[in-house]
Amino acid sequence: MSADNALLTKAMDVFRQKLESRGLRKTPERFAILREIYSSEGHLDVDNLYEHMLRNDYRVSRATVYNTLELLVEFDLVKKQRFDNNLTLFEKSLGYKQHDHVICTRCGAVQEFCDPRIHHTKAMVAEIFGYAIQRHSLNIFGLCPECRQKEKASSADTE
Amino acid sequence: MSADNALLTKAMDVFRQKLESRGLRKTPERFAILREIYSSEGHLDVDNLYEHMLRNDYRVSRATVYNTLELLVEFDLVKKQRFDNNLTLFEKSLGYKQHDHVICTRCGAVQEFCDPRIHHTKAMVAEIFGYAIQRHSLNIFGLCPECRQKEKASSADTE
DNA sequence: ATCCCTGCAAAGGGTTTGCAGACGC
DNA sequence: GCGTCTGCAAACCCTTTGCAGGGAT
Repeated sequence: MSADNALLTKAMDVFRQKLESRGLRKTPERFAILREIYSSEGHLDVDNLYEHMLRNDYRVSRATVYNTLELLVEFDLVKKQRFDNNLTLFEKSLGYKQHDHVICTRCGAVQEFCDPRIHHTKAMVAEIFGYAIQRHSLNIFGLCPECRQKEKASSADTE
Repeated sequence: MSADNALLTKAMDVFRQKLESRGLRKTPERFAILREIYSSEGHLDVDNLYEHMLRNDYRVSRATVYNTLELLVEFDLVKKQRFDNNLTLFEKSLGYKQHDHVICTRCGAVQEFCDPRIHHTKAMVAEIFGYAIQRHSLNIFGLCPECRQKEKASSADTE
């Protein structure tokens, strides 16, 4: 927990700096949203975030949530992820090394992994197409171990 | 063009078979939508598709377009792609080898590339997490050569 | 005191749904 | 003829926008 608090503190410092350098206001709502994200594990959608805040500590409007998230993504404090399910998810990104996602198409579970090979692919693309690469998004879809079991069980039922 | 027609013919055969095996109806609308997709190059969104069909040959409702696309994706005749820009795109997939996408974040251009390394990554994930991998989606974002030039030019302007 | 930011509620855009009539089987 | 599919329009959901009041600077 203390490590997380340190991370949150650092994130707040960065946020403060970036806001200042852009001449934007340091409002309590903005920091409350940052805190909420850095106190959560894993991925949040806008609704989760909004509800958590309602329950826990702060009342903000959805408009402000959207507005702030946009800033946080721009400042590289939060990553925006769009999987397949029409859902947009956010996760804290400060201090986290780059990673990609494995998603279970049955239960929606999300896990993270890291494969350095992707860098070679990006370098290759940069070379071949002359792109200035900015970032990538790699998602692998499949059935998690638990859901594989369930699939097996239910297909056995129908036989 | 004749190669494309052959592809379309094959796609229609597959579609016919799959529909039959599932006890679904072979309606003219469904085949018209398949034809439209296989007659287009690159990526289409639902609106493009709908407008093309209006102009070219067939009047279908949007509901039917959505309904049919869902089937086509399920039957592996069409691939659904979701990049970052809130847009869902579709492309024909029969006879096309697996490929991924490079997207220009400035002009929206999309190019395709193929890197076998991704298979190793998928195998690794399957092994480590015990997933039964179904598919993946890899998108690389950056500036295309033309937009790199323009960026340079416009930043020179402001100096 | 300024004017940027927030909250609210309404608008927007893409997708889904419910129902009646049409048509593949 | 039966039961599914289509078309239409309304409903939906998430996100954005416009405006007036409030708070950071």
